[in-house]
Amino acid sequence: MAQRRGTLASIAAEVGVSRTTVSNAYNHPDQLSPELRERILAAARARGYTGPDPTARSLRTRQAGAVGVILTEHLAYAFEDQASIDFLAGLSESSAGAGNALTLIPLGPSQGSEASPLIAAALVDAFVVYSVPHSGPHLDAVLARGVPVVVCDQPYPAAGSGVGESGPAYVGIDDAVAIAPAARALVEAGHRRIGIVGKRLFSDESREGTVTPEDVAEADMHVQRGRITGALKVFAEAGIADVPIVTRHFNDHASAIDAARELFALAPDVTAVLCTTDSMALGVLDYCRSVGLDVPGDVSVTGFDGVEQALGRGLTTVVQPNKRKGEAVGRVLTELIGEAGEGSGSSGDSSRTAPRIILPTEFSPGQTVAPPRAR
Amino acid sequence: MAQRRGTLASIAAEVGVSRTTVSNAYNHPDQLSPELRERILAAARARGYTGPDPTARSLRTRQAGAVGVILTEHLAYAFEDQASIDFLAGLSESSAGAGNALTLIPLGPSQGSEASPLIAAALVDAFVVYSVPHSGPHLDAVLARGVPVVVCDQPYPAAGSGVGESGPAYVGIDDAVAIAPAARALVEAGHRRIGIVGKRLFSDESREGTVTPEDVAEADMHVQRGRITGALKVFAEAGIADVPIVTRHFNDHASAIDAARELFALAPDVTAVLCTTDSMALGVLDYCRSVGLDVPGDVSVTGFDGVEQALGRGLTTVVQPNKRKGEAVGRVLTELIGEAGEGSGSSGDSSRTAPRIILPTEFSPGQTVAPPRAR
DNA sequence: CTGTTAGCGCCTTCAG
DNA sequence: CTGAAGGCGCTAACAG
Repeated sequence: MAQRRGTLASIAAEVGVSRTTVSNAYNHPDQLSPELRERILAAARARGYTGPDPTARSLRTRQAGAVGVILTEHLAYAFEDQASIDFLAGLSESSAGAGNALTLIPLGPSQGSEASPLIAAALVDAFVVYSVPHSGPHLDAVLARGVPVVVCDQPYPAAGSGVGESGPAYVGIDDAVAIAPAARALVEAGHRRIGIVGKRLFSDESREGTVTPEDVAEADMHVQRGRITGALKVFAEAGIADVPIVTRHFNDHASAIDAARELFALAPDVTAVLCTTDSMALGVLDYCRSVGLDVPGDVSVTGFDGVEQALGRGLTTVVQPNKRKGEAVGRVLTELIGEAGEGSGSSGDSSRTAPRIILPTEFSPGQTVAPPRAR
Repeated sequence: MAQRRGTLASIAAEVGVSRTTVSNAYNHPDQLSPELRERILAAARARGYTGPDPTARSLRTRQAGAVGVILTEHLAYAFEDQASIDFLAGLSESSAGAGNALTLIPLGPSQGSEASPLIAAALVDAFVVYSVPHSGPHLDAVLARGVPVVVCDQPYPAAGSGVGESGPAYVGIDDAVAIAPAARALVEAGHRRIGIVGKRLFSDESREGTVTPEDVAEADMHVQRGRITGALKVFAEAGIADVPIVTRHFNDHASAIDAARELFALAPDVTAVLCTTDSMALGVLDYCRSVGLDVPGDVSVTGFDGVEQALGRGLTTVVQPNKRKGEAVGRVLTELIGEAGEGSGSSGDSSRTAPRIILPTEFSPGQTVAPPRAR
């Protein structure tokens, strides 16, 4: 803070009234005569006093008027990813409606297992945790704050995430169910030899490249794990086993092309590639083009996410409602804040079962799946 | 806040030490024996105490660890505009480096001349005002907070914006200079009959459509005004007067097409259209195609901003450094916060001249400008 | 290493 | 419509 002249008390002394009256001049204008109010405001102006200190008020009223948002290791990355941008748009809309600001909390360059000190220091009434890798130090730090928390996407609810009674509230999609239509499209088109290309399954650097179903079962990146297990389940039900799975740490174009190369080297006979993200799928598309494979003539490809570019290229994919996720999170948040605000010590248990909101997704048929043909 | 068990004092009593010691256990671990510290932390854990209350600490230390960001009327809009997204990416990066969170402050649905109460209530150490229309109630409310302020893009510095000594710090580009290469490209290609299509010049609903140079001179949307005056200056120096100017309130595709239609109806003989934004230019391009005008064969078109799509389509335009603006704002901010933090009452004048940072822009020649030919 | 002493600036009963 | 009093929970000296 800068050079604020005076305080409520000093203005009160100046004008010759009590602190309460000055406070009322700002917060309850109907509690004093207009003329006295004007006299007070004038004195304040003269002294350079610009109204009650927000921090002191916040200490007294026990609310900050803001919700904290935990995004990625590198905050700037969140602004390069269309999904998180859409999420933020939805969240900002619904929290603005409730009169809350949005405090974006940078996690700093992932210093091992230490939670960011900014989490403990954030002046907020609640937290949103958006797609944070495993239940690591950050989530614990958030939970330790003792304010309402809503987790979006990741980590999944059940997985030993909560420290408290029933864990934090959750908003997300059912990845395993959501990806099924894409997997089914492949199966129904007649493919029997299918490969999977995905983003990393483990938050640490380990196990990049070809992974086994056992690896998948142990993965701590729940979203990716859910998508792959969902697809494998569909394949298994169709009697398709032995599905090669290739992953890459980053979800970018170059990684995707590289992963595609690895997959086709590993299993040259695959006639279809199911990808766990659209970015990966777009890379696979480009790899196929570069080696002269026609899509969907020679190879079928599916994605996941529903990013604009993928839809534009006619990718067969699953569209997920990122903006609506943000809106849903905002709604849950304001509800939770409301509860926490009032019920400070009335009847018994303050925390009912935390809400779990699973949003629907939509399969987009596209034009990148067709029956296999011999090559 | 929720059900936090206990306070520093209660833990201190529990363990049988002073509050300071407990405080030190959290904030200055090197100030007490590891074993005592562990004893304190254990007691805290048992009681469900999760560390010092951030608000109380903030009141005491007089810092919030966050900077407020004022974006648009409708916060969600900021996440649909690539320029502001890039700006936020840059800003988040540099403020994260300084250990500050970013508090995005929604302005609510522009309720006339009332400043958002969230501005007065925000728990922040400084403010960023990003491209806010005229010097309206919001900027005044921000300035009234008495904390460091950095304005980006708009409102322009000189224009009676500041209430204080030398006004707030400023980061932006010189729009009039920046657009000159685009205007010059048109002139040098031989065009004599040029129209301008731009986004709105007035923050209120007034004067949409065809505007006069007098209107331009009075406009309170400084950025747009700067671009148009810069272009007009180049044209005037080339002896080109009587330049038709058409504006639209919104910067979207439909508005641009509509504006193009109006321009060509008004001045069917124009051989070139200078646009003040890429979005407008893209719309003009599409309008031309729809009526069978070849670009740049029949009509030359220029834009401004350097959005990806425009660059992709080969538009002749000016690229401005949005992300770098954010980084620059962040740097100025941390500097300002530092100064405000220490110098609370030493030598004379606390505020030197506020920094003014004007970033360079880059002309992108593209392929949408060519010599005119008779139609 | 530990404790004592002073507030940071405000809001909210509760009486008048 | 106004005033008095009691903390909200913490930290920053400074002395032991």
